[in-house]
Amino acid sequence: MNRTHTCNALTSENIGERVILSGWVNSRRDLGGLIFIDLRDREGITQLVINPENASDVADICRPIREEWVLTVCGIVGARPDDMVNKKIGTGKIEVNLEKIAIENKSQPMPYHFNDAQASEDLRLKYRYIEMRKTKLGSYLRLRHDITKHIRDYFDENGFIEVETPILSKSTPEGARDYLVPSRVFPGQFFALPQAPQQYKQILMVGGLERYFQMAHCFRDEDLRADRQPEFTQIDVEMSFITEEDIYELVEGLMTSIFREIKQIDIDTPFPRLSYEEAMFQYGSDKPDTRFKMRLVDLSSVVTHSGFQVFKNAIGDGGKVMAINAKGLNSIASRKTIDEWNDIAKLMKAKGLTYLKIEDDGTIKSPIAKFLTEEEINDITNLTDATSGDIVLIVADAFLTAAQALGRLRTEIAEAHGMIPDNTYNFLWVNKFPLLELDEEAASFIPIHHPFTSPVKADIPLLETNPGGVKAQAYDVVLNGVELGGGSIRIHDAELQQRMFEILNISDTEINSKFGHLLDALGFGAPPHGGLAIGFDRLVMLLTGAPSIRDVIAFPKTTKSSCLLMDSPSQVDGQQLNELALTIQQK
RNA sequence: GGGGUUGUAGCGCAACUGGUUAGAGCACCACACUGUCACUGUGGAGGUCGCGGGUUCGAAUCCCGUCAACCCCGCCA
Repeated sequence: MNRTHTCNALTSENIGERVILSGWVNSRRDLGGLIFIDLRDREGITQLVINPENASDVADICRPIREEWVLTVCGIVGARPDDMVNKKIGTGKIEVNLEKIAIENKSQPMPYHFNDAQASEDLRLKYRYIEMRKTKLGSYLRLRHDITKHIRDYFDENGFIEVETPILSKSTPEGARDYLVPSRVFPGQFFALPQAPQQYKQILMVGGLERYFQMAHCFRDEDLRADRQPEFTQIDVEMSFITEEDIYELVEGLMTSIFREIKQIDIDTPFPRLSYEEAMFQYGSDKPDTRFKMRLVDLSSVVTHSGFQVFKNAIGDGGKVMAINAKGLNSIASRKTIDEWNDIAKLMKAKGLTYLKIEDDGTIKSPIAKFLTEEEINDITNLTDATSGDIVLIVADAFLTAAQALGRLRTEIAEAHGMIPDNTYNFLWVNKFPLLELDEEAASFIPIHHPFTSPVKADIPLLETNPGGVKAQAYDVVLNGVELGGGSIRIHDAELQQRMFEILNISDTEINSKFGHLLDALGFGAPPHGGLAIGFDRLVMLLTGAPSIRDVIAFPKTTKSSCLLMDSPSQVDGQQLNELALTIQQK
């Protein structure tokens, strides 16, 4: 028997037809005489009725059937009595009176109750096939497919060519830890799985493809988070003969069309832009959530000569006194709550947090009030726009420390107190990043983005005099406080690229062995080019509202990078190790 | 590498201050039931209290270690 309809297809118009359905037993209600079975496939649910008076042989077969058994059934579509219509399902007006039934497969009792949203994630990961059969996961995977298809169409329509780049690649210094694959043919040598197809896509530009994209699988052997998996998918893009503006336009077009198609939401373009410096000053983050205000305020100028030593010293040491105004939260700012906020500030390496409460009657309460003049207090409340019922949180520290502590507090407080509007999607470009940062341990510069990022043209001479002051032609696209993706205009001049490696303190030998191929390629007529990569799993996570990217990946790994379904990683036998010339060191 | 939360029946949970035979619900098994739709009712079975050690007359409960899942810091060009 081959099915004639899905379990969501039948309506009153089919009444009287003989149909064949296949699916899983969603639930079974045996009334002794009458038996009802809800049959489910990926499209929906249809109620089956077995009446022993009409079909006693079918009823006998049905008695032992349990949840999740797999059936193919044949019967006549009938109308339900008016008062028996089930409004919860699309097929609620009809039912199928069974004439024939085939049990395709039995099932063990379910290991957990999937109606139960509380079931532990261990079980959901181990029994991933059950999870995708009955819960949101199945619909998320379908949505993920829809988005993938839409992306491929978008790039195709814009003249892009999808190229697959190797998974067995080469380990290069810098960046994340590599996953390594031993070579059998070259004992003691290794492939690395790509952290990103970065060099390949630049080389595709040298190859004259001009517009490349790929749904690229990437691997990074670093510790996990709710939004980080060891393997993940990027929408990887590279273009020749373009400027930053072309990238902005391309991504804005992609995002608006995805949101229109998938969510029926119109996103405003162009996306607002903030420089890295503005983002840090206003939000204390390089990926600010702009769905709510509570911006950072620099109080340094009004407390430079403060009697409060902590402020004075912080500024004297070249730091800043920064604040946020938690509007209207004075009433909930108990001792305990302020302690929790203080812990968050310390978590972000700040030495501590102080505050200024504006009581309902307008009086100021603050542990540091006695150190401040009336004028200083007035300046603080004016700058932070603080009025009755507000509490101003203040951190004095090195600028970046103070800003990041308040930036973190800002999002924690907003989340905890419902200050973030639902169904709002705030895109943002963050650009003008510094090119390099000083690695204190190694006492040398390391790239903020990656070593192929082009400096802003005007800053190139600064490379020789003040490398830390050079700005990069790099940009991140941020959505609701999540770093969705980022990219840059690349260096396409071999000499400049060589000089960049030298500034990064990479030895000539290493430049040759690790990057010789790239320098070669740049030397054979590399066009100016640039691109970006967008975290596809994160995008789907935000589009579904899922709390973790695990929820939008078919077979995700745990926070220790193991797979509970396959029980990987696992040991291999000695023969395999021998072939690869590997021995295992006991730790 | 570090901090935190959690771990008791197949599942989600309870078990007071360390004290009788670790409980009820869902699922499972059996029986009954012709309009249910998370069917209902009656009965039954089901436990390495994550694992190992310690304290104690006595440990699910206290202590030490360890494992696993999750969240965060570091890390993630």
